[in-house]
Amino acid sequence: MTSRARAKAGTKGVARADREDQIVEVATRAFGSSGFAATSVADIATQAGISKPLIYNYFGSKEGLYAVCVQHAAEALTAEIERTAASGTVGLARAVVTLDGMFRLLAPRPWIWHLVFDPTAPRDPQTQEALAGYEQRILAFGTEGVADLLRLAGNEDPTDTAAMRAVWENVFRTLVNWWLEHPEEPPEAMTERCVRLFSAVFGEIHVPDDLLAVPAER
Amino acid sequence: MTSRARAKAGTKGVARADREDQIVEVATRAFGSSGFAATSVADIATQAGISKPLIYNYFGSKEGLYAVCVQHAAEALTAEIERTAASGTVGLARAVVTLDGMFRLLAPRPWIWHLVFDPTAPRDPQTQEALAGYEQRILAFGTEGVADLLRLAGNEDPTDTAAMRAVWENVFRTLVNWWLEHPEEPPEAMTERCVRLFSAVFGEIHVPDDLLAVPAER
DNA sequence: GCGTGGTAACTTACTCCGCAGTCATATCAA
DNA sequence: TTGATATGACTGCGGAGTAAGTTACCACGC
Repeated sequence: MTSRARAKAGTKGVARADREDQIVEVATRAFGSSGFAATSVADIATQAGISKPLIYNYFGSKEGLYAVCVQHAAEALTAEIERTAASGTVGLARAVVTLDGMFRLLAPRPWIWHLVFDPTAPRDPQTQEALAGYEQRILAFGTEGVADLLRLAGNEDPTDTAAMRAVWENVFRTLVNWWLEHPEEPPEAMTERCVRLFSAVFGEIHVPDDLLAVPAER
Repeated sequence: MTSRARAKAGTKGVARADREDQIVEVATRAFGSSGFAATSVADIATQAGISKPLIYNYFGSKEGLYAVCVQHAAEALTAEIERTAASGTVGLARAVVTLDGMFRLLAPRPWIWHLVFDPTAPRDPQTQEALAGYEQRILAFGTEGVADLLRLAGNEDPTDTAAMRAVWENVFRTLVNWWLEHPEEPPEAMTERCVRLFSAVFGEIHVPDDLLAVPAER
C-alpha cells in the first residue's frame, strides 16, 4: 500500500510515518465532521484501531494533532486556489473557476472544509500558524475583485472595501456550505448553478469551458 | 426597581420571577459572549451573585436555562423584524430598513446576536422550538425578495432560489457580524455603509429617511 | 403579643462522569 | 542489548447535576 519500505529498522508494527498519516486521516475526518471540541482523542484512537498513548507519543497533544490536520487541509485548499489563480481569469469568471476547483477538491473529502472553519478550534499559535497561509491567500484573492467592483461604482472608501470583502468571503463560503449540505449535487451542476446565480445579480457572465474541466491534481 | 410587589407570600429573599429575570440576563450575556459550550453554570451563578443549585431549581438544566435565553432573544429579533416589515417597503429598501432596525436593536446588547447563532448550542427540541419562530420569520422575509430578483433575470428554478436565499441570509448575517466586530461604528453610519454597498452592486437605491430614524420600541 | 408550623428562597458540600494527559510495561526486529 | 512500536491502567481536573440542610418570612391559633 503506502508503506515506506522499512523506513526505520527494528519495528514491530507499522512504521511511524505510515501510522502518522493514518492517524491524521482519521482525525481529519473526525474533527471535520464533529468539530474540535466535540471530538475526543479516545474516539480517534478507537476509529484508527490503536490506543490513545500512541497519539500522544506522535503528536504531543490534542491541539498538536489538530494543528497537523489543519496544516494538511489548509495546504490542500491553498494549492487549489493557487492552481486556479494561475488560469489568469479575473473578476466573476475567476470566482467561478475557483469555486469549481473547490467543489472538485472537496467532493471526495468534504469534511476538510469544516475543519478549516471550525468555530470550536483552539486558538493556540500552532493552529493559527497552520491557517495563516490559507487566510492570507484567500484574502488577497477576494480583495482585488471587490475593490474593482466598488471603484467602478465610484466608491474608494477603504472601510467600505473591507466590509464588502467580508461579505464576498462569506458568499463564497455560503455557496460551498450550501453545496456540502446537498450531497446529491455533483460539482459540475453546482458550478453551473453558481454561474446562473452570479448572472442574475451581475448580468450575463461567460466562463471558458476549458478552465472548468481541468482535473484537480493529486 | 422591577419587583413584582410580593407575588407570593412567605418568602425570604428576592421573588422568584425577579430572580429568574436577573439570571436570564446574566446568562444571556455569558452565553452570547463566550458561547454555550464554553460557559459553565457555576460561572453564571457567580456572576449573578447566587449559588448553582438555585439555577437548577428554577431552570432544571443548563439546556433549560439556555432555551429560555434563546427564547427571549429570538422574540426580540422577531419583534424587530415584524416591526420593520410593517413599514411596507420592498426589495433592497426593505433590507436596509431591516438592517437598520437590527443595528439599533443590537447596539445596547450586541451579545444576543451571537446567542441566537451559537454553533455550540445544544440541539435539543427545547432550544429548537425556541428558535423556530425566528427562523421561519427571517426565512420568509428573505425568500420573496430573492425570488423576485431571480425571476427578473428569467430564472424560476426553485433550487436556485433556495441557494440564493442561503446566500442572501448570510450576506445579512455577515453585515451584522462585521458591524459587531467594529464597535466604534454607530448604527446610522453602518446603515449608510450598507446603502453604499448595495448601491455598488445593484445600482442606486433610495431609502426614505423617515423609515430609518424610527426609534426601536422598549 | 407570641409560639408554631408551613413554605419559598437559598446554600454548603458533596457525587458522578468524561476526557486530556501520563506511567510503567510488553513485544519484537536488528 | 537497544530502540522503536505499542498498550492497559492509571491520575487529575473541570463541570453538570444533587441531597440535605438552613434561614427568613408569613399565617394562623391562642
